[in-house]
Amino acid sequence: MTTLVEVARAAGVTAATVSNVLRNRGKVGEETRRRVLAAVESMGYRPNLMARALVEGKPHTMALVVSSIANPFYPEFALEVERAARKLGYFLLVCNTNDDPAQERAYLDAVGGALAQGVIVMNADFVQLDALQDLRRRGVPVVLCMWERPQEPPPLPCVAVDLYQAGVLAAEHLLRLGHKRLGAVCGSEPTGNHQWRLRGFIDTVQKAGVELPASHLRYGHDTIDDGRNAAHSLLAGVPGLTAVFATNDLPALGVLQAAAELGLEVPRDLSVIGVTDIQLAHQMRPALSTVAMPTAEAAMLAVQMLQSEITAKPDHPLPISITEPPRLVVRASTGKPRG
Amino acid sequence: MTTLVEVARAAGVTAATVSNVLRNRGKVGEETRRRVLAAVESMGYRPNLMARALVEGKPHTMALVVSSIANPFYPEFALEVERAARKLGYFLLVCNTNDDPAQERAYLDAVGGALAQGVIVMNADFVQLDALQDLRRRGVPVVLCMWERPQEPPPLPCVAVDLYQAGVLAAEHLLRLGHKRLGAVCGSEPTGNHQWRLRGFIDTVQKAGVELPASHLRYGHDTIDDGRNAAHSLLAGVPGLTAVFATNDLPALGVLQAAAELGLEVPRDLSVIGVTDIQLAHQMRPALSTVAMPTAEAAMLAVQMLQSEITAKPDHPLPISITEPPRLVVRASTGKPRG
DNA sequence: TTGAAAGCGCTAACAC
DNA sequence: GTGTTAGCGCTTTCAA
Repeated sequence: MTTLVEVARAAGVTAATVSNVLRNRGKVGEETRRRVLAAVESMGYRPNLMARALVEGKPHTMALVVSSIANPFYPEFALEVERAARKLGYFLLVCNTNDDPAQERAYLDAVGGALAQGVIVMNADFVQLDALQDLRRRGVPVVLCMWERPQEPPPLPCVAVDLYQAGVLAAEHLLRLGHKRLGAVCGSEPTGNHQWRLRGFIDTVQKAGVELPASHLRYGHDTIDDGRNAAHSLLAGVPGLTAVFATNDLPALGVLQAAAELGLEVPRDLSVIGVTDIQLAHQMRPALSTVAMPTAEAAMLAVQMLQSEITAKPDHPLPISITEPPRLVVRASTGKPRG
Repeated sequence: MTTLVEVARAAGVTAATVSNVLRNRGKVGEETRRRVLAAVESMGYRPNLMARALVEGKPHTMALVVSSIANPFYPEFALEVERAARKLGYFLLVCNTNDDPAQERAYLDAVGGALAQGVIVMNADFVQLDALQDLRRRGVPVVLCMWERPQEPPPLPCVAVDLYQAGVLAAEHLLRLGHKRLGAVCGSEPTGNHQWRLRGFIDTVQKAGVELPASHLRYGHDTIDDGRNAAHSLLAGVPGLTAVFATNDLPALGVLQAAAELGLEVPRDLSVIGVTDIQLAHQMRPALSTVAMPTAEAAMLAVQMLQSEITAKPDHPLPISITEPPRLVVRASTGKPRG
């Protein structure tokens, strides 16, 4: 590997000068500058980022901790974070914990061990807020991203999306279309991650005077399969259902499949709406109506917040950024009820 | 940030001793050891991985360069690489180039600049072998993964999967079921990445005496949408088609959708088979028959190969690993032709 | 405008 | 067993 000193020697100067040339510090003679650049070029020199990080006291690296990439939303979000990080000059270390707390612990230690300058953690069902607070107390910048309830923030810097609103928007859309027999499929436990989306939906529906008893609700995991099973159970248990809200796109796609298996035509016999707007949502047929998350914005805010955390003084107040509200995207899976 | 020296001071020893304790180098008195550990614990010390990397001459980091994560296969593969890397004690830096050569260049420079010890590059349509060879010449370990044609290896260390075989297996499966009117949808240009899969299919079909003129072939991108469009064109242009091979799962899902839109029942009216076995393949309905890639194995081999490249002497012969052959996975989208 | 020197946090020889 | 020393590749005062 070519080092700075070797380049310097080749150019007949000293390491400091080469460094100055490379960082455009000015104060370098034009002639010297040319010689140095030539040497750099011909030797294929690349600065050792680790060494630079060491002396500067910071690696230009952020870490993103995701719990699983089984759900296609995570990679899509990771992509956005990567983009945002690059824009600010950071590299992104992606840490997949596979829903394994030990793995997460190991990653956080490593990151706390200065592999990255800070860490963005995807809010997921099982996030261990305690471990993250510890980390933060030890001086490692941490940002929690995609917190779903801005009104009740976590004890960490966070980027929040008001997903209660997502439930509200979905409900309003279905009610506006004239649906009165509604069901919902929740992609988490009742007290889990998706609870707010569901509450927004329930509150809005009930406020409109439409009944939505517990028997119209199903809970499961955030997967296509669970969505399909829930839909089968729902359609069997609640006669006359005309619309289903799923707290995420994956289960919504499962509902679509269940409908197809039962010979129901969407949206004529059943309207279906999800949340997130993953890529699949518009690629499937019928294309899925959904409430889109401001993914790119959340990613950008998270990266920016992490950057401020990195430079912030200790004991500054806990920051929180709130994204634009989610947005209704009407596609082909929702329509007026029959009759 | 707590450093080694601070810990040493607190424990009343010197940095070397702390280091010895932490690395379990033995030769440390039990009593001292205890004191050191206590200090480490109470001060929340974490070794600075950058410093360690610098002195050891290697970061425990590998980079994975992927061109895009629009295609769900990439994240799934990235996950496997991450797992394999972790198993060998490496962290994984994920570099998404967004199909942008400049971005790729920037990443490769950074990685060549010792952010990572080496780089695994996903074989994609547009991989720039030249740039990679340059990098390798500069001494950066590079492994190309998922090369599709072991018989014609690239000028780089690589992990190859014989995807010609994938085409063969798909063809044999369809022929065995009795199909005689076949079509194919290729997820790349005729000379693109998927050409071998298609050739395997064509060769096998023709060897069996079944005709497969160019009019039964469609080319496009590796997306659901292109698969759907190709299928519409194919089904309109070739009457009596009973089975379609898609060179990837995504276009295969598109074919499934086209069939549904045309009121065709799968597999009664049309059999569909893809390649890869992404997660969606078994989550969709009908579940997709496909030829599964040995993803986890390829990931492991790539990581292992990169590790040997890292420790290999210069000018060693170009290594190539070949995975197990792809495997036929029969699900619900293929069956006997009607009549 | 350029060079010399110190030091980032850590490890590895070697000496004590 | 433990400490001393040197140095990884780089940046950054400070002198020349």
